[in-house]
Amino acid sequence: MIENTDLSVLVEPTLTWYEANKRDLPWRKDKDPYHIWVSEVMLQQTRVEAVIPYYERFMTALPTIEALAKCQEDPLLKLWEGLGYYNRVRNMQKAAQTICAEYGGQMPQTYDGIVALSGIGPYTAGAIASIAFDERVPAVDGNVLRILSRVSQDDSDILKDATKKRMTAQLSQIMPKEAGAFNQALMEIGALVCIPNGQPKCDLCPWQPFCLAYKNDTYDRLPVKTKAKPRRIEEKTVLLIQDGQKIVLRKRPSKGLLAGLYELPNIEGYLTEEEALAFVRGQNLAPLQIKKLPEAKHIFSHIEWLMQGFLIQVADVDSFQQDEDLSKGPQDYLLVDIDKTRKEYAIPSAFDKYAEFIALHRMD
DNA sequence: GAAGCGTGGTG
DNA sequence: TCACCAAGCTT
Repeated sequence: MIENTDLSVLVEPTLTWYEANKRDLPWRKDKDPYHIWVSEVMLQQTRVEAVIPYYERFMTALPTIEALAKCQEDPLLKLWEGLGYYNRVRNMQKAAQTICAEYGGQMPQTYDGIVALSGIGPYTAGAIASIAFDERVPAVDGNVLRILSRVSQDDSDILKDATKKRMTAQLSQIMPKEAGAFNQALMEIGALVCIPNGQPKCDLCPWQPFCLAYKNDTYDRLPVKTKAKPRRIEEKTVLLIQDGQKIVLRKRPSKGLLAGLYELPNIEGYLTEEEALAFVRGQNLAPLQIKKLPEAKHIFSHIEWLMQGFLIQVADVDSFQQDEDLSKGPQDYLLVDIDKTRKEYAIPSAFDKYAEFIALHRMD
């Protein structure tokens, strides 16, 4: 690790480079703290290109903090469907409700006030405070950690809190009055020049004269990150239970993986056809026909689902709805019109392979 | 400090 | 095909 690297020489070249090279992104049209906030939360662990259409749609549907605070959970999750890390949007709504209750609907204007809100940590608070209010605080994300570790050839593990704290402290000392532009410039250099995958574009980099990783050709070993531990594997059997008009969905629990989203009923393990039929009969339904569906795999950050599926036609799926035991059970089942399923319910992409079959195998 | 929490792109 | 990666936060 390199001590006392003087970063102050980087400030002017960085700001100059940013003014000439910054991208024209939807959330850079103004400095409305709500706009900055929503974009920053969406961008957590998520690529810019993926975020753009979600951001546009979200702002159209929920143009103000108050609208976000008052939105029902299902439509809120639908707006977030496919972005992942769904607690982000739940926490954001909680924070919006706090802002309405305690700050008159206006985002608090200091780092300390902002970081106290639900779902907002050191990075996001720094980004909002600096970009919207020009408070002189750093916003240290993965881009910033990468470019700092390279420019100073620092092999500290950037995932460790101690490393983040040290780099945050270094940046605090050189933070110019244009804090918002400077923080965004650091991230923009990381996103466009000092890229994480592949060859960094050192010829375009405003830091090249100062960069130790460039000088010593060590960029490909930096930054240092601890390896993720291997994913656990889970085997599942997914069931498409439907008659001509409706299909059985299930609302996931309010905590844990994919909390609050809707899914196709699924059971741990690989069931035989007989076991799958027994499961369906156990739900007071009369199966008429069963067909094996293709296997599928879905990779989460920490789990891998290996799935097999069955399409099961049942007689009069409405009898299912009338069974009171089902509503008392641990699982929250519901019947959904086939044509509305994917349009109105937030269903995780893990089920995409099977959701494709929902409309294709009607018996009418 | 470590684990839990999604998804899609990339070499 | 697969490991790695992307503007992290919460518990």
